[in-house]
Amino acid sequence: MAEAVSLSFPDNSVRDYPPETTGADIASGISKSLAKKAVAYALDGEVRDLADPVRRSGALEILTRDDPRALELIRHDCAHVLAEAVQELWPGTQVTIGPVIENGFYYDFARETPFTPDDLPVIEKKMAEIIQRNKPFAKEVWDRQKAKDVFAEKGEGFKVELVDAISEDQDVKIYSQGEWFDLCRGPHMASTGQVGDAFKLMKVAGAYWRGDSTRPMLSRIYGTAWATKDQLKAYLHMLEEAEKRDHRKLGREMDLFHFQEEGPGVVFWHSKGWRMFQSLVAYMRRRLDGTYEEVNAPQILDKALWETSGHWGWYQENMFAVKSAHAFTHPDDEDADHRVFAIKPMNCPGHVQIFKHGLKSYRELPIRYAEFGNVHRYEPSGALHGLMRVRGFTQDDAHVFCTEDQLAAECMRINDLILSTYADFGFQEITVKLSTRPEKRVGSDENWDHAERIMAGVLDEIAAKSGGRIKTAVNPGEGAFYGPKFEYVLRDAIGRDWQCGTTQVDFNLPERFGAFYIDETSEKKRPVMIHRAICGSMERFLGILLENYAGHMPLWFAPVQAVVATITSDADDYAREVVEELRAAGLKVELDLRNEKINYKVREHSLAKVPAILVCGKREAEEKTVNIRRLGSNTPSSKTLAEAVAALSEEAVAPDLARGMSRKAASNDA
RNA sequence: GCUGCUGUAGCUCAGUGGUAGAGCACUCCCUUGGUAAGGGAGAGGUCGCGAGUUCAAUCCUCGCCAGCAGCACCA
Repeated sequence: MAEAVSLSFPDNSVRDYPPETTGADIASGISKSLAKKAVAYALDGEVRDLADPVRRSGALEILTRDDPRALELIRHDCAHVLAEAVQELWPGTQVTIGPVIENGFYYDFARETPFTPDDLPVIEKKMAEIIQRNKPFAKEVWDRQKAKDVFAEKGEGFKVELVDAISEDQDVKIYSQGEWFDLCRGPHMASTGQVGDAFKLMKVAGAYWRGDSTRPMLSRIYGTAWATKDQLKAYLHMLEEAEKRDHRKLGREMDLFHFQEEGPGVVFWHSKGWRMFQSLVAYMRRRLDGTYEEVNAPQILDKALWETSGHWGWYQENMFAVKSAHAFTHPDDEDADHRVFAIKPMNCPGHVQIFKHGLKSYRELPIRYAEFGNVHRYEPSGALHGLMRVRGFTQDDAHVFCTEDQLAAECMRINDLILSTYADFGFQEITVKLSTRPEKRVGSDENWDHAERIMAGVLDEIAAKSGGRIKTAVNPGEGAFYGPKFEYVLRDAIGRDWQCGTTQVDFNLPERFGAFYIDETSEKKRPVMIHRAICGSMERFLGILLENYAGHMPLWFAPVQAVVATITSDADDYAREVVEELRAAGLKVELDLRNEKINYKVREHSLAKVPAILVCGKREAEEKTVNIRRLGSNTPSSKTLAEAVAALSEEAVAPDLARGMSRKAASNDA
């Protein structure tokens, strides 16, 4: 027979309870008000139903709605309420799964006609009704076969499949809320009333059953739920703010780039956007630091070359191919040139050709070829998304040809470069993921074993070297078709993660192309190849930067660093002089002499996110000063022209150059 | 690619089975104004493309294209 349990509480008190005491019993034993507010309990941190008996000793906490751990319960319960509401409104709709996700939950339904946004308020109303009914959540453990029979009889085929997926050592648990019940592993709160009213259905979407694009598409409803109305409001407000920093919106407002129908997924860079692009390229080029050789390989190459590389076989659905226009318009003309060329989706095969041109000695290794390579990939239409996912983009790509002995050191060297680059753009939270062999792949298992072993070692070293600051993880089966890879994921200012950099070890491509170097004993040896990118795609990286900074680019990166704006035309000549001085100092400056009020000019340039507005009126012209208004501040400051030029040009130095300057200064001092 | 929604002036968006409207932007005129919109006038649209229904289609139907959200895929 079960023995009494001894429980310790957050206030450090310890009490004994008879066997089979439930969380609810304990709560009501403590106080009436706690019993009323309790939604669940945690035993040694594990959250459980209030109605669950406490069967072992440990640290016990009664959770109320305000506990952060209750949030997950609120959301999960809300998903159940949603499912009941939908089935009550539209009987015959099948329920499938409804998990908690970041900031909310969703529930996937199977039905003939998908939901429309108009359905959401109707469902919300029904949900409020169910919450009002305040039915207790009750758990039962069912016999596996009974569960399958019951769901089968209800026409819930997906649930039957889910029951089958529960492993034999697990109970099949059913949670009911009044008449309605669902298969669920729990835990849940005490009753539907505890869900509260701080929830909102957000959107409808299609989603594949079990995330598999070969299986049926279900109708998903996304919702968000919080402990209080204020939290819900804050979340909705946060979403609005995030929308304001959408790079597509900023691109329009700041006149950086556009897209149009004739070019799905390819960017029209306007002058200011292209300036930013060029700043990024210039920065990355400086960081090549003389240790890479920059090269440039052709945009189109014979299909045969891509067959050799394996791309034609493994990557075909993502590739564009071209032939002469004449061959297109005259497919039957035997005299026409019908050769098929692929537009490069990757730079690696080109770089192997450059490596192969001429004999290479072991003395030359590692050879590092860098290219700001413009690649095209035929991305699925639904994947396109502003600058973040395009069909034509520029990679800050490089391929390192080295010996196996050099491999680990090269990976670390790349790691250091990647991390310092991200730091220069203010990204500190980085995760490095090791992606291992995918199902669709080229190369022998021995090669994969080998490469993965080396990379696992490097991953540990990366973590150790950063002193735990860099998080690491493993992504099984997510590697490229030719080799395992490190993915560098950075977190931006509003907490979103972006995969940018990548380091991929490749034993296959050198072999496929028969690349070799001559070793110490005059033998031909196969080099190992490392693919690496830091920004990944320059386009995407710029999109990330725009959103990270909400368009407020740091001075060194801003396409227009300052605007000199006059108050009246009396100051025109002086304003021209100011612009000249700033330009002489290398600053990107524009002049606004328009016949408009200063309010108007300030507003317009502020909306265009110009970092500094230099206002010049009669006073400034007489005193040879400028009045500087920095973006985001409404308290301008007056400086002499010389001071302003010095301050702005110092701030406009790129971080890598600033490092160089401070090193130089330090060595001069010494 | 899949599911749903959307496509009207440079931008944001109204609107109607009888071929269109606002605000901002643009051009011109007045205004020389001290830190987020001074006033007036004017110009600007094959209502995404193609078929169909209809006396008549921007509006209804179908197909295509593109965009948005999610899924799948991914730098």
